[in-house]
Amino acid sequence: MEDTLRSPNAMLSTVSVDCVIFGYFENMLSVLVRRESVPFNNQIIEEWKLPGNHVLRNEDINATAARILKEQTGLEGIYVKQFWVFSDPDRLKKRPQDYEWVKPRLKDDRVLTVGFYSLINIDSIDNTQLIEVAKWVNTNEVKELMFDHNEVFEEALKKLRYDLLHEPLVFELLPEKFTLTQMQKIYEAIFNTTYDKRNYRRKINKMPYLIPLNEIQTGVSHKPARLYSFDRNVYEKTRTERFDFRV
Amino acid sequence: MEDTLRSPNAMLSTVSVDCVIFGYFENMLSVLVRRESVPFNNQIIEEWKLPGNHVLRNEDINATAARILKEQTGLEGIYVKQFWVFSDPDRLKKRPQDYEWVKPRLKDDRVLTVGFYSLINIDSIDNTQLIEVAKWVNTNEVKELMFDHNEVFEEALKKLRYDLLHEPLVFELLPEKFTLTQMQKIYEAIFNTTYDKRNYRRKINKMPYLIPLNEIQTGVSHKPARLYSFDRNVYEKTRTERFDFRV
DNA sequence: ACAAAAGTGTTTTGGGTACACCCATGT
DNA sequence: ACATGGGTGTACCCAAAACACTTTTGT
Repeated sequence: MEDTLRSPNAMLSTVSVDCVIFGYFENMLSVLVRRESVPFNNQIIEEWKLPGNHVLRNEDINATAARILKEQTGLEGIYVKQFWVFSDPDRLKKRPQDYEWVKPRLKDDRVLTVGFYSLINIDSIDNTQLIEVAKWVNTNEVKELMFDHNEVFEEALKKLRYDLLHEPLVFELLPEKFTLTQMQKIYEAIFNTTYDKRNYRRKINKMPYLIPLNEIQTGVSHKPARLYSFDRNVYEKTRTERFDFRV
Repeated sequence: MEDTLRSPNAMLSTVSVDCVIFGYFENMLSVLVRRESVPFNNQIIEEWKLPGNHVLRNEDINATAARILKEQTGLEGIYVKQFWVFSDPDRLKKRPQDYEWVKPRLKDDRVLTVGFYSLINIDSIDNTQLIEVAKWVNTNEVKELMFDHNEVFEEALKKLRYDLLHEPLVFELLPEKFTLTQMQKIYEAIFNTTYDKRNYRRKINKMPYLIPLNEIQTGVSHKPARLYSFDRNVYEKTRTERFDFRV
């Protein structure tokens, strides 16, 4: 038993990772939730939670998050970032139905969880094979989730908004080649606002790592837009202490 | 044994908290480190580390951090904030001497640690009874620490600088009543820069939660400065989404 | 009187914001 | 020809930054 607990693939019983997986498509920011069947009051009720899992003995928490992403979406190489630890000793016991569900799955009822958010780009979503029990929910329409997962989700959204203004995260949500309007609409969706096109582009033009390509959109029934790409090398070289992605 | 492991005060063997305790005095930002005697190559060598401890079964991680603060400094009610989880499976084994020291103290050699930083104000430092094995080190003169503690410290400093520009953290380092020059010098020390006094004060004057008192400095051999205090209620009421403490 | 830090205004520059029209393409 | 989104310039306002002297106190 001791040997099993210490094997490289053993789960750490008191530490888990929960993932808030964001995807942007159809001009909306969505989050991935999965359905669980919960026995409660002699019935089976349907509940929703964020995907999560325990940390394995031989992996760091980024690897745990990547593993969860792979399980839920089939995708690899997705951007993941830890944002907060949730450690209330009673976080699994707030609602009796949650605890009924979780009890048989746990070695220990004290579990700290590290919240991660991750960003899936439009191209990847096209190819995503979601597992059957998962679905995308608009971030403005998230219902009650199990455990403290509403709090985890809200904190993730706050952190995402914060980080979007200070790091080149928006490119994780965009395809390799994108138009400036696509980029603008992501900010508008995530911050629930609108920007003036001319002012937005003036700001964009100051970003030397945004490379205009000699390519234009195809298949649109209006003037085709120029495509751009993000050059991470230029970004790394030109970034400054107080860099700011506000738009 | 099982019963002991599950008792409310049992330690969670795979989760710890490490604290980067910042104090500002003598115009310098310092960090608290503690000395450990490490048996290595048949000698006892002296090493330094950040104060830390395991999370107890019945406490959340903020309580763990507060407990560590109390142990090291005797102080309670100090500002603490989690900033990052360090989860490399080999983080305790990078140097053999570290592992020699830690091995007899652990139930499990896989320990994730949640990094916290905390801020101690000038008044508190006057009253602090540091434990004998602890000392303050200027943040520009931190030597090699045990485990991954240099990385923990560097990340804490980055996060502190970031947060100082976006939250009213500077007041955690100041006494209840302070002068504008005291406040300015903290920013100058932490960001290794200088500010123009007039521009600095113009910015300060736009902060309605900075309350000028009808009191002045005493015991100084020059024109005494006016004292100010921070009104958290006014701050909470007037803060905006994009609030900015940049100075 | 001198030393030491407190306190105070003006000018210039650049960025933020508000605002309206023509262009290129597909149908 | 029409519908659709692409793409562009100007004027105003405010914030940031550069810059120097007078005031008040203790010694």
